[in-house]
Amino acid sequence: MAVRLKDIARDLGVSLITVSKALRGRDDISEETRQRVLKRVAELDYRPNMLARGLASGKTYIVGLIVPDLLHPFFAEFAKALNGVLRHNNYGLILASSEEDPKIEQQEIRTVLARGVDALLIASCQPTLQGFYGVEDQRTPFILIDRDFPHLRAHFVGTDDYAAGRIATEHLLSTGKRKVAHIAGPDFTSGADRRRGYADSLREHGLTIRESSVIANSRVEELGEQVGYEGMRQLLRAKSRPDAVFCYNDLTAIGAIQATLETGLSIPGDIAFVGCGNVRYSDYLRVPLSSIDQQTGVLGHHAGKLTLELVENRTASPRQIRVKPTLVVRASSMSPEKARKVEKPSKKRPRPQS
Amino acid sequence: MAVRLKDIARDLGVSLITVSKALRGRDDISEETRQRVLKRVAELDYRPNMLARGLASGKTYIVGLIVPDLLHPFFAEFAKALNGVLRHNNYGLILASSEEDPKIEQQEIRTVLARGVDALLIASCQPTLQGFYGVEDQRTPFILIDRDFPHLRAHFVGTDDYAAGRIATEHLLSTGKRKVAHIAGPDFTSGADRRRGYADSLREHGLTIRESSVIANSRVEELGEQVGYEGMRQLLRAKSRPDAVFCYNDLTAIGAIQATLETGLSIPGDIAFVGCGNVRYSDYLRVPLSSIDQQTGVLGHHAGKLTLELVENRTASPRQIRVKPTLVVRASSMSPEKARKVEKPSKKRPRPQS
DNA sequence: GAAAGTATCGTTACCGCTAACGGAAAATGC
DNA sequence: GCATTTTCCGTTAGCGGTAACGATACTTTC
Repeated sequence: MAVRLKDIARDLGVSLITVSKALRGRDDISEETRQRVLKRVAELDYRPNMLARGLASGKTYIVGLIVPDLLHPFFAEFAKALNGVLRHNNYGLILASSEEDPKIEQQEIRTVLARGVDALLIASCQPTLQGFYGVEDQRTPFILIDRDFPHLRAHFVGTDDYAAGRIATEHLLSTGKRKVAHIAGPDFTSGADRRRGYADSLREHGLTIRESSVIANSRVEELGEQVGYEGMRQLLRAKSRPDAVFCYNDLTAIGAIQATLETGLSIPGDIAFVGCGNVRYSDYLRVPLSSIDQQTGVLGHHAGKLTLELVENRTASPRQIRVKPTLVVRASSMSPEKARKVEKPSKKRPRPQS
Repeated sequence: MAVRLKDIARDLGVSLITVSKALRGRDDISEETRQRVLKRVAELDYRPNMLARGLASGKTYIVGLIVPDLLHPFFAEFAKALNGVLRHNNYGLILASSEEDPKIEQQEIRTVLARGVDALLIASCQPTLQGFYGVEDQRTPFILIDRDFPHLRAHFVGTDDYAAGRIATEHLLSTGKRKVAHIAGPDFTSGADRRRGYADSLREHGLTIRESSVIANSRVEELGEQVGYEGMRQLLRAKSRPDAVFCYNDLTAIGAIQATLETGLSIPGDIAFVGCGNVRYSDYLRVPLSSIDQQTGVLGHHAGKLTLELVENRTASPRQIRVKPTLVVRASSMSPEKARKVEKPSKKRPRPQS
């Protein structure tokens, strides 16, 4: 059996509550007793039972994180960075995956709340915000991650997806391309915002957006390559072939590039590509992929900080944190001459240090 | 405030304990009262407070997972599969990362245990098993993941790394290569076993292993490409250049391939490569990478099942589960003629369905 | 030197739930 | 018909902590 407060109290001939106070740094304890307690605590390697503490105090020092897919590099990296911040502040992380299923997500939200987490972070896959009944009235603070619900006045931490769309499109236009297509993502804010950024950029350059040059998809995350592949084939069949494509994420871009190469076209000469996510392997792909880096580590860091802020002193006003993404140019959108000048491509990828 | 047992009891005019029993499916409750209870429970959307339940019963329905790096696809996929099994059995997962630091790992083990997990899964980065004092005497069952400690009589779930080494090497030899080098991994069992498998295979074929053809490394996980790159350059400088290389993991292989291509050598003609891990992007690399698939999803599944078994009825005898890896051949070790016959390479990668 | 403050430690009650046992009414045995 | 078992529900006593308030002894104040 683990050692309890009671044991230490008995050993020292003081009351249980004295030990408890000494441990929690209360000031109505003499420095001498505190030292005696701490000494014994160290000897016995005592750790307070967090269940009991949580039950009694209402604070568990656990936060919950619900993501649609742990395997996705974005969420993995986010979770890692978040966990780093939490660990340094003695908070634990309980993780749940919704598998992109709104039903499961709701279920998980309930079970995680039942565990008394101090805060809840959700990268939601709810199509509407109906599913959030039951989270709102709970007084546990919660933060939306990556995917926002505009009409839900909640805390949010995510990429500035509108900027992502603009940056990618502006870049493609800057290389002289004019017929920029878009293989779009799902209808969450992330997908919609990137698409808006894309559309606005084109419009500002006086370019019209053909209906046929935007491919809409729903499930881009799991079967990204296939979606990109099919989408690209569709674009290639069109009368007016695009000379550049902004893809919702890197996996779609990979599929799209595959489809393009199969037709014998050259990249980026005939068609240039920009993805989003900046996956670790971007440099080593058949065609090194230009990509929007979402600064996922920074995101996780911010989310962690905000979480701590919320659990410490419940901030009332909703905070919206949108991290500006950056562009990493590689061969898929770079002229060969320019590409030759770049020597250490791996250096270009900012790796987050938690 | 959330609904409590007490509230339901009051509403129904029964005692608190009756409600508790009805909910937990005890048989000393009439079917009629049980239905009344369940009805009210549904109406109020009651969820038992897991902290209180855990404190009172000693069972939290949480298991802890400690990994060296969440960002690593292996651990991400493992965690995902594990979480799937747990979720279906109403268990939660609390996640901790050791960042490949033995100190942090020990710290995390203690904090996770203090949270009263029902079981603990650890992919340890302890150099020796000294660090396990404190886990053993705890009566919380624990399972080692991926990295074993031969002298610690513990439960283990991981890849059959020896087989991985053999399969990779045998494959390279079967393509006619004779001077097979190895860029090895860290000194955990995973790295050591793959190396043994490699060595044994060569020996059985009557081939001698030159000292210089095995590159030893320590930190392969984070900076895999660099390690592979440097290691390969070392191999290329040797008097007798290898004609095949088995790399500890895919990232090292990617770096090694990079170094090889820079010297103008062809792959797999001059030098063939096999990695390990079968990352998602293997098909789309500059040179599609042959790789050992560790069946990570299956691993996570087994780990989940074993965990449930342990928390249900504490199995005494240590169980050792080693999953046989499979080989996925791609261009990096396949003759071009053969390669041309393969049409849908993405189909070859068995993706786990949790 | 009594009132008032201060430092230090303890008592009581409870957080929400469960284990273990207790007890009364109904069903059963002979 | 009475003892015995079964069925069903409740009481008591915690799990290991914390909050809030008391209760001492020791100083300080004027």
